[in-house]
Amino acid sequence: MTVTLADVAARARVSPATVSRVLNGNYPVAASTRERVLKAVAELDYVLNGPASALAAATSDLVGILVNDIADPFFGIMAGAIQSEMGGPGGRAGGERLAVVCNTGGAPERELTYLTLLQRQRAAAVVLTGGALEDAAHQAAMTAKLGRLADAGTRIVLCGRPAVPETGAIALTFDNAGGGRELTAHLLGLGHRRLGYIAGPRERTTTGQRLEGHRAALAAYGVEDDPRRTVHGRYDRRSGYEATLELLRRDPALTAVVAANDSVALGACAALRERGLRIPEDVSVAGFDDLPFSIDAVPALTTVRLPLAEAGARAGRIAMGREEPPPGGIATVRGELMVRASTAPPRP
Amino acid sequence: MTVTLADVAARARVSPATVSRVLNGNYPVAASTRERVLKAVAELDYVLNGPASALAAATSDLVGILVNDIADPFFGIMAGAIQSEMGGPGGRAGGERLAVVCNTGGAPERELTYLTLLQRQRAAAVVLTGGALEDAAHQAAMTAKLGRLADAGTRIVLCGRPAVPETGAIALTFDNAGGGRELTAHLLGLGHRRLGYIAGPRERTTTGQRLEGHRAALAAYGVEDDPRRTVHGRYDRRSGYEATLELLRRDPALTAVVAANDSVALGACAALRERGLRIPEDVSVAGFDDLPFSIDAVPALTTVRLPLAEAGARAGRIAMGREEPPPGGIATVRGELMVRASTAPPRP
DNA sequence: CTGTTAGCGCATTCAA
DNA sequence: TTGAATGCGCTAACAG
Repeated sequence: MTVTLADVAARARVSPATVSRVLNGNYPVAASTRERVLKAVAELDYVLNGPASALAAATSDLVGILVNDIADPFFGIMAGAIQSEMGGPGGRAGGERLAVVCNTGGAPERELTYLTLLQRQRAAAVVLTGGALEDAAHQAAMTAKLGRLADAGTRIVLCGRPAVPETGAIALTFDNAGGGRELTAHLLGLGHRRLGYIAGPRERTTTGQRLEGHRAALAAYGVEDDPRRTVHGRYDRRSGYEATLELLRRDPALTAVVAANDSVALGACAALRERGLRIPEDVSVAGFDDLPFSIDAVPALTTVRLPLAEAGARAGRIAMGREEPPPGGIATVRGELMVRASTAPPRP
Repeated sequence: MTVTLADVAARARVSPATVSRVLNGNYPVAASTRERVLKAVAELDYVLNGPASALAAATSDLVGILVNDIADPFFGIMAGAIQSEMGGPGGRAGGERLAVVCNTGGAPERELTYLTLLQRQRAAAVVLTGGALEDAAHQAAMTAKLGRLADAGTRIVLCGRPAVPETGAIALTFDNAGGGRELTAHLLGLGHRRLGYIAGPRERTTTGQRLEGHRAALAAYGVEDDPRRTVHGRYDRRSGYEATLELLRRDPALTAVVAANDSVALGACAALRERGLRIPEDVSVAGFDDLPFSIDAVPALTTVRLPLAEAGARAGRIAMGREEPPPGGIATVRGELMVRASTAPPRP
């Protein structure tokens, strides 16, 4: 039925072993023989059987990329960058690796399920992106699972995600706290004292880190951190919309809103506008991440740019074994404050 | 070294075959036996070897999802919806399928490479999303490749992509032409006669279809289709920005801009604003797709909503064999005109 | 309901 | 540089 390596061998009048060697290219083969084999491959339209190959070699060409939300460009940009590094040398069977993106939807059990599925496929590497879950039980399960994957020879890289000790995983972590601090310091420097903060979901590490930076800045300026000025939500615009209404209810004289990310900031803008408040004349708004649409917001959004594409590309190269991991296995990626039109001094 | 099925069998004191049956669940096994096996699996921390399993069964749990640009929510939303349907019954080995997203970046050779990789993995199904390439040679190559995949038992589903005859592929196509027609008709109905059109890349089918709808509307209203009023670009905001400047250069008295999609429309808005033109008082702007950020544009964007999530979910179910394909293997998914604040009658 | 027996298609020894 | 032989870990008949 389907063409096998043996068929190719017969046609090229060599042994199956020789065909295998030609295809994998990691063994000396006479040029004339190679040509004959390649010709037979083309004529027969032969495609290597991945499972059989992986079984015999005890490794595969699969590389998994785990993302929390594939519909969010934050993850899409990173995933695209990671995937773009997957070609080139490093893989078996022609150097092409199958980089696959797995959407966990932020659900802990799906995260573990995908890791099991990738372990089952004997993935060559796994890249986990974005914030992790704070839950201790889940973190323990993840640590165990990652440890087993690593033991089985799968390379583990974390991109924009906190390091997981004792697993040998390489971590490129984002300096969320530093970015958050700078952002809030920028607003405080403009003279704002009544800042609302829209945090992400409590259970994500990213949320805590950004909030921590915000609080550090408040402390540095000697501004009291009123817990009523912080609202938790999800990382989407709807959440920003609702949270902003709630913040305004608690303090109608708010002069600035700091959002967990850019989508949330957009929702905040919508809510403020609906309440007849101008941005930034009445209320300043700041986001985080600097996704492509942020510059098109009206007014353009002040935010913290994270080098998502660069970090993703680096993670991809490390996963492919084409770049040395950072010393100690951990590198911190800093964000950059982008001051644009959505923030200004408060009204006197 | 690694735990195998035989180890589990030994520990549970049953035959390997029985373990396999328990794990795959598609065969009657006594409850007590099943329990014993499951216990052994847990104790040994056993994970099925995917390649071996796929080799023996001649099919795998892999489902491929091809997207043109993973950083674009247009694709992210569809991919997420497709993937969300992958759990549940239908798969082997516990019903979980590994749905993997492959980012082609719109490059023809990467599209074919990924299909080969998926063919190599003996993927159970492949879903191709978004516009195809107009290039005849590439289409022929794709048809051949898809035909071979189908022959090998891989189910092929096209989502938001034109049907490919003679491959047995199921197609859920978007009515881009109809949406484009409605959109332009809406502007013409408001009284606009000097419309600029920012088309996508020439080589994508989506581009041609939307443009066709635009022209049909012009014809229906007896408005001349001046080719100088159409500019081609990419599907991103930058392209919309540049194209708009070009359109204004060609006709400074333009009263409306129709964009290939929402991102392009955002870029158009930025350019218009920079030129001191108000939206919609001076110039109306319309987009396409209705991505989540479109409603947050200022003013909110008039656009054509495509039911991306619904179509993706349906494609996913069909790929899983959990929903009947549409009669004839082809279904057309219509868009819905969303009239918002970015369009208004032209100034007298 | 369960055990036995063969391969699935390939990579990799070991010889030649 | 090439061929022959072996086994990777599992599933699917076929018996019992």
